[in-house]
Amino acid sequence: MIHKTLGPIPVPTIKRLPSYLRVVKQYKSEGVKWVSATMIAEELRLTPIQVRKDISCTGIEGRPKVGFQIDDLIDAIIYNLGWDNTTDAIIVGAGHLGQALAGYEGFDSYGLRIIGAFDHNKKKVGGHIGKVEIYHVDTMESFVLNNRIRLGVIAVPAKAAQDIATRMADCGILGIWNFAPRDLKVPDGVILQRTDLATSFAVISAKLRREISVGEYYAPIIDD
Amino acid sequence: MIHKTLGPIPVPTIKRLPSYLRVVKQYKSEGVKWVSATMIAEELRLTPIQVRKDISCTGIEGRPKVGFQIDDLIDAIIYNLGWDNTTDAIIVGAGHLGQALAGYEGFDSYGLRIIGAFDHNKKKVGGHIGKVEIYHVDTMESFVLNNRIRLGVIAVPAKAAQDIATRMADCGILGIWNFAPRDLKVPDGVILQRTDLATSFAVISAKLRREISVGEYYAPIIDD
DNA sequence: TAGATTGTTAATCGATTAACAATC
DNA sequence: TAGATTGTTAATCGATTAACAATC
Repeated sequence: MIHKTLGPIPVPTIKRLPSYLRVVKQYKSEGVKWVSATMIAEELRLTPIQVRKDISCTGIEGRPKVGFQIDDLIDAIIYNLGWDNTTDAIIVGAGHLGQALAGYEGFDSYGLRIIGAFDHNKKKVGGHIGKVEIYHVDTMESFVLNNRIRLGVIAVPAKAAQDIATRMADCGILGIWNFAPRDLKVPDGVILQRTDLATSFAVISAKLRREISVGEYYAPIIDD
Repeated sequence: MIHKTLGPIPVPTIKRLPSYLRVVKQYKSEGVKWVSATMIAEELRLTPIQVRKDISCTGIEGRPKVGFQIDDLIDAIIYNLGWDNTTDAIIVGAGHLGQALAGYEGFDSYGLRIIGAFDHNKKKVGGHIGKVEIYHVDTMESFVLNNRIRLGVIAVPAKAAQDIATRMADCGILGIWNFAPRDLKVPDGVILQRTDLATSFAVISAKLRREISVGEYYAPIIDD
């Protein structure tokens, strides 16, 4: 399939695409051939207008009255998310969270393959998380070079995170996905993505505490 | 300390407050008594204007030239995040992710205390994650009622998530923090917060794939 | 004092939402 | 056909950013 290249897709749209993909895949498994923005919107409690606009960002064309061909839509979303090619990644930190992430089978469907785990605890070195072997963190750089790793996942304690991030950037890693509760400094050009439990909890905590501004501006799907 | 009540704080501001809190606490540990918006902004690579505006949402008053008294600022942030009172919570799903979350000590500093874990696997029932005991999921409702639980964390597989969410809402839980890769439907009035690994990964994946719109509109700290 | 910083009001920016013609 | 849906352009909304007087 040839994908029409439009301008860059806004981040809020990117964030909704995985949900669309899940819903559409579910329909496909039920034998549905055509999906409309209305159907997706109802399932996710969004407006059809927003779904339509988001889908238009993927460069796909629909047909009035019937919607979008389901296989084309799936392809277009996967392509725009960059999930059509497998990304090999490493994870540093083999504690509870590291184990949860390295062993998470769901990553397969995102094209994310964690092929090495690293820890500074020599007792863990040589062990496995699922099928992923644990190496000593001092061998991270050579592993990255030998396997042309572009993505690194950080799951170490907060105080160790900046050092690992710097080392990742220094050996050529282009994207860093940080789970440590710390804001990291990385060189320009290195893509940094946080998944900060404190931030997520802050929103629900503040909402429980008292009503905070939610409005309709931020759709429910943006919650994280 | 008396906290001035202003209007509801915008979600983007709420999301930045935990980072401010971390930075300011770090300064406090170094003996700093006054903190300016400029200092926080430089540390987090944000603009001083944004930090100042965010801080003003907390209702605290600063002093020109010197900034904000550090203890007052810490108090005000904690208060507005709702982290000044401990929230007792349960977690359902004692797999890798559930174990990582239930055993995560960092929650203490957010005022989050997980006091019970639930799983449908009878082999796990009776065991512990850290200090948290694992109960059978069928006892969840009575536990919630007996302990006046308001917050539930979902860490079960995608296909089980909706059922757990419905059960949580039915027994009076007010806030649901969902880690399952599934969009949930909950009754009006129940607060839903997602932490969806697919969504987080989508952003970094799409950025790695090709340049996407980042701009300066979304500050780096919003990355998750 | 001079200069840095606060606090507030206005301008800007971009995502969301509305409107509506085109179409199958 | 009638009606639902797409695709696009314009309006709205609210967060970000700029501007600037007040202040210690």
